[in-house]
Parts: sequence; structure tokens; C-alpha cells
Amino acid sequence: MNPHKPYHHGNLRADLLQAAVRLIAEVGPTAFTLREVARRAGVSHNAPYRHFQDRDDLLGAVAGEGFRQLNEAMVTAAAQESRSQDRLKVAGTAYVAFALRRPEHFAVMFDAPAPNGEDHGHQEAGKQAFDTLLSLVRACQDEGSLPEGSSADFALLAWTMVHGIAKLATTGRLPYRSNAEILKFARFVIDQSLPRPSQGGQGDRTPR
Amino acid sequence: MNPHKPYHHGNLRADLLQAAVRLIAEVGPTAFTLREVARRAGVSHNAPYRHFQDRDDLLGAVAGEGFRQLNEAMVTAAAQESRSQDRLKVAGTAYVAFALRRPEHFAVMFDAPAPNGEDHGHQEAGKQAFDTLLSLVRACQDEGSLPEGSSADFALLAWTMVHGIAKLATTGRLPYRSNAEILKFARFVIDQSLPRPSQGGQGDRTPR
DNA sequence: GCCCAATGTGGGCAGTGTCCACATCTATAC
DNA sequence: GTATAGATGTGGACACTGCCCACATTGGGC
Repeated sequence: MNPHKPYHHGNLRADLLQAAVRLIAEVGPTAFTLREVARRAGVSHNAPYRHFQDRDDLLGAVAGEGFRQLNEAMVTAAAQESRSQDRLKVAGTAYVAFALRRPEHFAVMFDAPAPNGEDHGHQEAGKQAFDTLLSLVRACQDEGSLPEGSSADFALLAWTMVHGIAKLATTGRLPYRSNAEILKFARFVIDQSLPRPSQGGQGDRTPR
Repeated sequence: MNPHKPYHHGNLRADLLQAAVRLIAEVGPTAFTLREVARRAGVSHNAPYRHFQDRDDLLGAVAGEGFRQLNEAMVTAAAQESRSQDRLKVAGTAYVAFALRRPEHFAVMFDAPAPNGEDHGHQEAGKQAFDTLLSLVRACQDEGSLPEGSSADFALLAWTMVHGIAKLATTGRLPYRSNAEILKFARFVIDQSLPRPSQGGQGDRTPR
């Protein structure tokens, strides 16, 4: 039952997951193929079925891995700031930056409808990433840099904001050419939407 | 050359498009199949190739049709308000409402990367929808209910906002069960992000 | 009325996801 | 130390897909 104990191949499950993540980064979720993953892992086209129910199940595991990495990126970014509002801002920027760095992986995480049943910690990992955001919002409210009220609603607001940017950017809908410009726009949106701590708002109003 | 003149079947192209839109609504973009579209149109599995280059080309045409409908929904909604800011707000809400009404169609429009070349007015229609948003923003700036500055940047801000809500909602990531709740949340986000015309903000602060 | 190009058809090919029966291995009970 | 049972990997098969080819049919311009 222990998935970490190698049997024949030696941790095939982990190898398959890694191969899947790489393949998706190369060809995207649509061209992603179970058989190609098996080929890259050096096993027969049927071996993956011993570790994943079907194609969607593998993709779900890939998504879960993505949520874990996304969460880590946000936590790491937030840890480098001291004021709560700055922590929230850089976490949001990190969200967008992650999407720009791994656009195909990001698509796998969010294009498919959220699963209902057990899914290799897919929704578990997603929930944890949201909790990270939630606690950042709560800290802002404690600090007074965000109005009182439902923390969940403000966290959702922040989420929809960065998610909208990330999705439009990764599908090439924003009129910016470089990632730097996109991140600048992300900061603009975030600044624009968060009430500023000092009233003398002199920060950059528009990007570019 | 005129695509509206029927040859054998009688406007097969339009029939195929219609069948494709319906099929996508039923089974989603992934399970969408060229051959099934042909079956529903009552032609051989090869007939679609006389009207569309390949599968992606058909999906592109479906997306273009979606953009046209989305644009119409926003224009219609905006026309029912008089104050510019209200027009912008209801247009945003209409954007989310469209996504909720046709989630699969919406996915086809935005999940695939934006095409580069000619694409049956895909990008043309998308551009027009954005222009609708842009002129609403400009009207708000003229009215004084939105700060001066780059209209394009504010329009992009508004777009990312409603797009984030729409995408998270249609993939089941928001903790709301009914569409009414989601639309209420959308209004909350929009109100929260737009500077209010009168300073005595007494509007609903949090949804639900 | 004839002809050519536009349109539709059937067959075929390589590739896919998934099922099945079978082979192989390893942990564990004796 | 070995037999055995269950976990793991394999090869074959089936229905299906997107797309290519050669061919059939059709209708409008000469």
C-alpha cells in the first residue's frame, strides 16, 4: 500500500508524474498523451494504469503537484516582506509569475472543472493555496490595511483578480510582449484595487 | 467564393457551426469531436474539411461566434442603464452571466491561446468585445466617475476582474452554489474595485 | 449543353484511451 | 527457505479519432 516502495520499476508512480509534468510543459494539456508518458518512463503503454485510474486521474495528480508548487511560490514571496499588505501584494504577484513560468501546468490546474471525489490531494492542495491567501488577507485586516468584513470574500476578490490576469496573460490576450510588462500590469491592478495605507497615493498609477 | 451560397447540402458550413456549438455545450471542448459534428449535420466524416481546415479551425469559428454573442450580451445590458458607471457595471455582470450560461462555450473562447493568423474573425470578434468595454470605460472617465489616465489600462483591469470571476466560477472554484450567488459576488467585486461616485458608500459591502 | 471547380464520399493510416488475459516479481506466511 | 498470493508490468485487441487520398457528384459560367 505504501506508494513509495518500489516494486519492479522502482517508484514508477513518481517517475510517471515527473514525466507527465515535463510532457505537459512541452506540448500542452491537449496534446498530452498517456502513451507518450509511458514511453518516456520506459514502460509499456499499460503500466500507468496500475498507478492512475485513467488519463484524467494523472492530470489531476499533475494539477495537485502544481498547486503545491504555486502555494510554495506564494509563501516564499510573502516571507520576504514585513508589512502585511506588502506580503499580500507580492504573493499575488508570485501567483501571476508562476502562471507565466509554467503556463501549460497552470492550464491543467484550472481549465478542468474542480473534481468532486478523492483526487490525489488535488483539491486538498488547492484548498491549502487558498488558505495561504486567506491568512494573508486576515493579517492585513488585523494590521488595518484592509477593511473589516468577511475575510473569505476579500480573499476571493484577490484571487479572482490575480487569476484573471494570469489566465488572460498566459493565453496571450494582454497587449504586453514581455513578462516584465505583464508583472508590472499585475502590480498596477493589485495596487489599484487594494486601498492604499497612506492617503497620499503617489505610486505608479498606470503601468508601462 | 460566397460562403452563403448553398452547393450540395445547403449551407453546410453554418449547419456545422451550429452543430459544433451544441455539441460543445453538451460534452465540453475535450470530448468534442469533428466526426460527431459531421454525424449530427448528416454528412460524411470528411465533409467538414471542405469548410474548415481542421479541428482547431472549427473550434476557432465557434470561439468567434461566442465572442459575437458575448459582445451582444454586454451591449444589450449596458443599454439598459443611463449613468456611465452603471453601464460599465452591468456590462461586467453580463460578461460573468454569459460565462455562467455557456460555460463550455466560454472555455473554448478563452482556454486556447489566442491565434496569430487569420481565424474566421476570432480575434476580430474578440477585439470588438474589448472595444465595447473600452468605450464604456472612456464614458466613465468623461463622466468623471473613473480617474483620468490610460483608458486601455482601466479597461484591461476591468476585463481581468470579470474574467477571473467567470473562469473560477465556471470551473467550480467559488464557494457559491447558485448562479445568483455568483452574480452577487461579481457585483461585490465590481463595486469594490470601482471608485464610488458618491463618497458616502453605503452599498452592500459583502455578498450573501 | 459542357466543363471545371467546388463540394461531398468512402477507404485507409497512424495514433489514442482503455479493457483483457497473461507474465513476472516481491513480501510474507509457513 | 520456499510456496503463494497479490501487486506490478506486458502484449494484444477494440473502438474511436484526426487527417490524407482518390474518387463521385453537382451546379454555375462559358
